[in-house]
Amino acid sequence: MMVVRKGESMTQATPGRPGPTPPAADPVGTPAGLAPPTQEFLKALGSPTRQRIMMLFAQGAELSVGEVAERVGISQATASQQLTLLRRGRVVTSRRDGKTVYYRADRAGVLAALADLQSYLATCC
Amino acid sequence: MMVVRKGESMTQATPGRPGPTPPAADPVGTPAGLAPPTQEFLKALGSPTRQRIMMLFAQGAELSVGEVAERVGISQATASQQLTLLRRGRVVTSRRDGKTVYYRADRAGVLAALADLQSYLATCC
DNA sequence: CCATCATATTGTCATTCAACAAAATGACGA
DNA sequence: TCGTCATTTTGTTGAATGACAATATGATGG
Repeated sequence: MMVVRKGESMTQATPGRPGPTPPAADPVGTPAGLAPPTQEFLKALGSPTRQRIMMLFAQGAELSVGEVAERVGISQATASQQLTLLRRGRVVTSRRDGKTVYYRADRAGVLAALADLQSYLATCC
Repeated sequence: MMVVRKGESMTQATPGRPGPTPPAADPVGTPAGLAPPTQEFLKALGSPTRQRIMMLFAQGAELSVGEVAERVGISQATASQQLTLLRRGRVVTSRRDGKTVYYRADRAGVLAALADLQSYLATCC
């Protein structure tokens, strides 16, 4: 429930209005939003299943699609799909060894996404 | 029929074996996963519409639900819902002034979520 | 070339989500 | 108290998502 703060009174709000409808020109270095790869990153990590998958990759572990499927308790097809999403979000990378495809955490991709995310948050917050 | 897991003896697969299904006790400070508030944080920022909303709160700007709706180009009801999701993700806070509810970025919440996220990523990557 | 194994893709279904309109809640002011 | 305004909540609908089974692709060994 919302605390009904009453003593505030006066409609004189609208404090730091940075400008009504700032559609103005775009100064150099204005992110304007999140880079698409970072959006994919957020979506990738936003799913509990994919978060669980990521926990398997601790300590640089490298796992095949089948192993991920078994440990997480999902079908092989689902694991492949979710790993594809994680790869699109630059959270994992894949490596092929014969018929087997091994996935592991993509440290560089994660760091890049985090950097972009922090930059975005520094702008909007 | 399920795939019955057989290529166990393969060479470099199955790395350090960090423990198949670690059901064990939870040592102090082991994240084991993402905290629920941080999951909400990721989901909150995973939506393009909500990302656009957040851009309105740059420089500590404080906006009413109606203003957010107008600037983003969504109905007032939708704005209220999306702002609720952002609040659940600790990305914004709300303040009531008379009939109007003002939202602004929740710096502390964002920093906390970022810290937890980094801790999680440090574990799984 | 053919068979087999691991992965990827396709098709389907149930669930969730984003958006809106309409109605309910809550807060002033007359 | 009553009416009005801003917000929230409540349906409802179409799109996106998550999961699976079934099939297709690709690589390796015979």
